[in-house]
Amino acid sequence: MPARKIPSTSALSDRRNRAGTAVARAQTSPRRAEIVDAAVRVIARDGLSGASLRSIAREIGYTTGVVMHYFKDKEELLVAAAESVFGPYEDLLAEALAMEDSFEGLRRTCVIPLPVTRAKQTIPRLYAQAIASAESEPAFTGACRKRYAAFRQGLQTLLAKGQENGSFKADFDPATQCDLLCALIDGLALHAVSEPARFPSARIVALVTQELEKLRR
Amino acid sequence: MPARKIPSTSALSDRRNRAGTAVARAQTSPRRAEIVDAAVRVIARDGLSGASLRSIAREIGYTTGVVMHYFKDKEELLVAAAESVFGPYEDLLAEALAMEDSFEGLRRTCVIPLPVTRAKQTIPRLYAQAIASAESEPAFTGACRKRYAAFRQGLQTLLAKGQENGSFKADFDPATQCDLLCALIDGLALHAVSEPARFPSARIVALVTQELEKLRR
DNA sequence: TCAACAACATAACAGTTGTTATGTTTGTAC
DNA sequence: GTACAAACATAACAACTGTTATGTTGTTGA
Repeated sequence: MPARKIPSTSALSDRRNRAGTAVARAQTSPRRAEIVDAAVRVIARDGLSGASLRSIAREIGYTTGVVMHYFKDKEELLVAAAESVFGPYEDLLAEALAMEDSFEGLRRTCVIPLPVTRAKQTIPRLYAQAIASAESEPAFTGACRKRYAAFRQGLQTLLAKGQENGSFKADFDPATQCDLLCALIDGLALHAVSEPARFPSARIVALVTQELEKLRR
Repeated sequence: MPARKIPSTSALSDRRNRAGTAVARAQTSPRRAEIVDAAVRVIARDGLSGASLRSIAREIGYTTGVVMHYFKDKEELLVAAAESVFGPYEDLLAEALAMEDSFEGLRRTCVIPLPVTRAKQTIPRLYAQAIASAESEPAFTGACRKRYAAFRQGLQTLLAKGQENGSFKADFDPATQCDLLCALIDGLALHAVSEPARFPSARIVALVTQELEKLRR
């Protein structure tokens, strides 16, 4: 007998979803969030190929019935999982973008995607699944890409702003340098999760910081 | 009535495989190579999740019977596919390592993994599948990693050698710089296959070359 | 000529997958 | 108290997976 959830106000019970055929589940619900968290854990641990509806449900002691109750299909769950991982870091990004010290803002921005803690390994792990499953799970990949594009856009404006206020050297193109930095950060993050022994968090941060120093005036 | 293969000398027909239970198939055979090529194509196009024995066999108009005739299981086929993709570039690597012009050797080495042609997109595509399926297909991932380690090792000795003969600056650590370059190259290669429009081959090469120039004395 | 074997096809197996349909239980509004 | 809907479980579906077993057919070696 699993603990049942109190429907509380049930204010959203009469909403219709975009397709218009089935009732929409509450987009925010403790149980729904629990399922999304379980999906993220399973994907990060076993990869997308190990993330079946049954294994995700088993992760929190439920069955596929619950999952299909809160999500109309697996695609919707995967997209929710991607957004739950990448979403929270948009606040950090906005915070870093608003800093007056351009270099410190740049440094904080570049550290965001790095797996400097065990928990943050989730980011590059999900990202690796996303780029590998572009054909089989386009919605999941699209959700990850969308969030990543925001990061890259922020990085580029940060580089341009730093050049304008004289914090950075003027001998580089912001767009070009942004792509270089993104490639470096992504590559390092992926290497760090596949060879954690060679890339302790202190070293990852040091490597990136060392590269950023070269942009300083 | 499919064209049958002439067994030619059949010199290897009495060899036993490592397990010792079943007869070993000819490790080199036109049909076997055909199957490996088909596997590579399917993996690069549809990802590992789309690469079933049936879809690989269908790629060349055969059935799973042929595949199981030449490979004892799927794992063996995937490893053969990985080696068939990364293996040929070890000659290029050795060639670049033996050059007298250290910078040109470094440049050629760094270009090896880049998807500068449509055919070379296979490399980062396979690589992406490898890092994403470390848990579900460890043998495939291991084969890719092994080849990649050789590339990185070559790059590092190339950097050290260039420093010794005065071609490169002396203000960097070869091991550190090697990891930085590998991360940059991998990141760029992965970005290039997922956003080909933003990364035409000329630009990828320019970006990498630009970074290499900074190491020059 | 004939036995053996390589090179395939075919069929079936047990397991897993996403999805649907159909429960059963529980809390709540009236 | 009773109707109703939310929150689950259960079971079944068709499709797909890797693997095995059993063909069939052609070629070769003696």
